[in-house]
Amino acid sequence: MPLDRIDRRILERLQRDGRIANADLAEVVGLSASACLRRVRALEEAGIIDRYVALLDQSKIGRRMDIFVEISLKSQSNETLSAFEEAVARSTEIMECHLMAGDADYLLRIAAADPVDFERIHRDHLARLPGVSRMRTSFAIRAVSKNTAFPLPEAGPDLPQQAKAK
Amino acid sequence: MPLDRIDRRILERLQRDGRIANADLAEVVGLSASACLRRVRALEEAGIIDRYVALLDQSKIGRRMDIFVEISLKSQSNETLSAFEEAVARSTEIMECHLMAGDADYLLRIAAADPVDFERIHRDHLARLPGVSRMRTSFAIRAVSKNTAFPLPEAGPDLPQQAKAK
DNA sequence: TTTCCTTCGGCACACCGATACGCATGGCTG
DNA sequence: CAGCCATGCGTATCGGTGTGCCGAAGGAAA
Repeated sequence: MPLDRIDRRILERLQRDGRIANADLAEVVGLSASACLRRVRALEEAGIIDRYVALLDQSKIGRRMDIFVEISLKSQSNETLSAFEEAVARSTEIMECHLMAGDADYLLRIAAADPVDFERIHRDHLARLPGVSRMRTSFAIRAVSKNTAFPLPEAGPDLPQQAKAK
Repeated sequence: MPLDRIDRRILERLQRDGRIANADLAEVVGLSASACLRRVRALEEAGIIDRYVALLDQSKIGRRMDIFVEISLKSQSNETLSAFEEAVARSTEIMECHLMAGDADYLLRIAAADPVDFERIHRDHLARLPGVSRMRTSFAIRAVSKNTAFPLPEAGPDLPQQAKAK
C-alpha cells in the first residue's frame, strides 16, 4: 500500500496523538471529516496502524529502572530458540526482546521499580527462561529519550506511484 | 497518587486499547460512564497516563531493522553529556536513548529500513553526535516481542491506603 | 451516637463528534 | 468519448461525551 503525502501527515499526527478527534485530524491534514475517516480506516485495515495505546509515565507507576539483559543460549537449535521465545512471550515483565546478530543471542529490556524489584524479576522470570547459558545485565541510569513515532519524510511522491504493485 | 483496583483495571485496559470509548471502558471496569471518565481524567492530570499514541507496524512502513548502538564519550563532563543529549533529542531517527551504567555511556536504538538506510542514518545522524569516542553497533535480526504495557498487579489494596502521604 | 464534611458514584440532559449515506469531480482506460 | 474507479464533499442521524446535581458511604470530632 503506497502512502501519499496526506497519509503520511495523518500517520505523523496519530503517532503523536492517538486520540485526536477525527474532525480535528481532518482539519490538520486538510481533508473533510468523512474523507479523513476513510483514510484512517484504510490505514488500520492495511495494518499500517497496528494499534492505539495509552503510554504511562514509568516513574509515576514505580518502574523507574530500565534494565538491559543480553542472553546467550546453550545452543542455536530451533527447539532451543522456540522454547526460549515462547517463555519470553509468556512473561509480562519482559518489555522487549530482540533476536540479535553478534555476541549475544538475545537482548531483553526489563522495567523494574528498583534493584530489589529486579531481583524478584530475575528470580521469577529471567532465571526460569530455558536454554540460557550466559546473561549479562546492564542498568540504565536514566532514559534520555523514548520515541514511539517513526519519522515519515514529508518528501516523496504526493500521489501513489505504480499502485499496480499489489 | 495511590491507585486502587479500579484504577489499575482502567490503566491495564487503556494500555492495550487507547481508543476504547469511555462508555465501553466503564462497563469493563464496572463503573458508570461519568465516574469512569472522571477517573481517567484524574489519571491524565496526574500524569500517570502520559499520552495516547498510534503504534505503526514497523515492517509495513519499511523500517524492518532495529539497530542498537552503544556509545562511549570522550569525557564524562557535564558539558559533554549535555551536548550529546541535546543532539540526540534533536534527531528524529534515534528512537531511544539511555544513559547507562557500565561499559558504554549510552545505548541507542535506531529503526532503519535496511543496511543502506542505516548507512544514511549513521552518516547524517550518528556520526554527527558530539563527543563520541567509540561506537559499537549490534543488529537485531528480528523483534521477538515489543510491549508498551507495564504489568499492573491486580493484587494490592483495593482502596488507597494512607492517602495522607501527599 | 450524632453531626458535619469530604469523597465518590449514579443519573439525566444538552451538545458535539462519529459515521454512513448520496452526490460530484477528475483521472485513466478501452 | 464513454464508462469506471478512486476520492472528496456535504448532510443527516445516532451515539458518546461531559457536566451539574443528588445521594450514599466513610471518617472525624464533639
